[in-house]
Amino acid sequence: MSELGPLRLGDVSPSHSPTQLVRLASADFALERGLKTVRVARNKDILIAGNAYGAFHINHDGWLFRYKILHNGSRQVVDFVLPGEIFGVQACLFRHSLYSVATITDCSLSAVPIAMIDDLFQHSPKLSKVLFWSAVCEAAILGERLIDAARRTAYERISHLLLELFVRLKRVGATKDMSFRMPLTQELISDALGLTTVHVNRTLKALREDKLLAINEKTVAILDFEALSLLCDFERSYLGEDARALRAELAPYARNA
Amino acid sequence: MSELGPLRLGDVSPSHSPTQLVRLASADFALERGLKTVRVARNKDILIAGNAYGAFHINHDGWLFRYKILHNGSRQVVDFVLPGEIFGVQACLFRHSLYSVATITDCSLSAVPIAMIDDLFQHSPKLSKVLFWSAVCEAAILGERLIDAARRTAYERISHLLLELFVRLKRVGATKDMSFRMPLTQELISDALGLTTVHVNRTLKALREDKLLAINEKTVAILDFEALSLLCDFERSYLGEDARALRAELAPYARNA
DNA sequence: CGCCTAATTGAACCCGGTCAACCTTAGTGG
DNA sequence: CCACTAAGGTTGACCGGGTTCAATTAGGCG
Repeated sequence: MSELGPLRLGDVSPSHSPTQLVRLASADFALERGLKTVRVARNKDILIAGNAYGAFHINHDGWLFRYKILHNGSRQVVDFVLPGEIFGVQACLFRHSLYSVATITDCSLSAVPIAMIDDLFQHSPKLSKVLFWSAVCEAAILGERLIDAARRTAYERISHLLLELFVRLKRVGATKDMSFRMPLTQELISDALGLTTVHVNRTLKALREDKLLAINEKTVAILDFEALSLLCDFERSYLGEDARALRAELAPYARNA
Repeated sequence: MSELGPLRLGDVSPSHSPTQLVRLASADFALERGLKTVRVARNKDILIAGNAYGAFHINHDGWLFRYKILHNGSRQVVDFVLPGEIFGVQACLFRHSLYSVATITDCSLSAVPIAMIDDLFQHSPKLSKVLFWSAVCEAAILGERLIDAARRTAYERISHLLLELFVRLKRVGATKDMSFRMPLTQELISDALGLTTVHVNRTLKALREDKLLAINEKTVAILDFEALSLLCDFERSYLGEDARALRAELAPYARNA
């Protein structure tokens, strides 16, 4: 089990991220197949839009991002991949990957051959349910990011993104009190939220001046969670903390459940 | 089979919409359970955000939309539900539905008890795959709509939405040559794309004046598909026309495949 | 015919973009 | 150990796509 990364099955908190569950279930399912973990340096492309792939990936401990380059040259970051989450399922199912994925920090990754998936639905209803649940949650996160870009001001968008990252990281124990390490450049943030770096910079400054958060050396501290949540109507439910139909299957991976 | 709607299994075109496939596979799976089809008038709420539901729905022949009201009162339309597509899976899996769903036109709907899903993954690997594939595609569509809102101008956004609707409708045979009936108000369009009705109106006027499309009586005619596709870099691949891993399972529902 | 909803158009305004300069930090090589 | 460099962060001045507010016209339906 040690070769699967630093996080052990016993270390799982009760309300666990869906994609995290996939990781755990995959680990469970694939233990006897002996997946290898590889380290990848920061700033490397893992998947390239348009190519075909035969495996999806489990990200053990780094940050990555999914993105797409448009015809005018601008880059849209569709989502960030945090520690314990999976990525590249879409890239396997479509004939050509819709998005590229690149590392932000150093990462350790495991590749899970998609060939598994086809008979996986035959032999592991548990994992197939979890994969399904993960896809549904990913859609929910994208829906929320759509609302970000379409309906919220820059001030609200940035608040919302930072709260989301905080909650997602908290679930995997990657926060300390009300702060967390965020290896994102302002350029990545702007590309994710449909803003320019200049405006992200100004807005972060405003958020700091308003005493809503503090940023030092890539560490973000949430100073007023309440106020931030209100101003961008953040409700964590969309992050998929309460599965219902699949509860029976998810339970084995949650402590005290 | 007649009670399941106008579309028969034999009528399916080779490249079929994923959600459409769910509908067909569901029909297949649930035939012996005798689902009832009900007619619903236009402008009725079917699901309300925050409530709990125990069934997802198959939409046989109308238009609906998924939406959410923000704290400032504005409405974000997350997606449209076209004839032959399903909706409300999320509403079942989350403890509380994230979105509301309402009819735009009169619709005939069938409810599929979610109770099925739990053992469905046990007994129908085929349908579970198809459901999974549907969720992945929904995420892809949302990703594209995110790019709409974040990176494209109003002119490009509207072009992109109309092209997407055209392609999705063409697959279920709801187009005639290069035109289709679109029962959307300008308000719905603006709420979907993060614009105001005023600006949607002005932009549609510009698109008409540029001879890219024509609109008469709720009927949209694509006058220059090429030019429209180019200006908003529309590529239909994200609509999920080419499944790979699941091909074996999807094939039975496609003619000539 | 009258009511209500949707479409249309005009004018003023503003959030965020664009362009451009400067500063700060981390990494590199001599 | 420091000089050089490149990438990221910060700030100012100006501009423009899209919003806001408001008024008018056209359609759908009892």
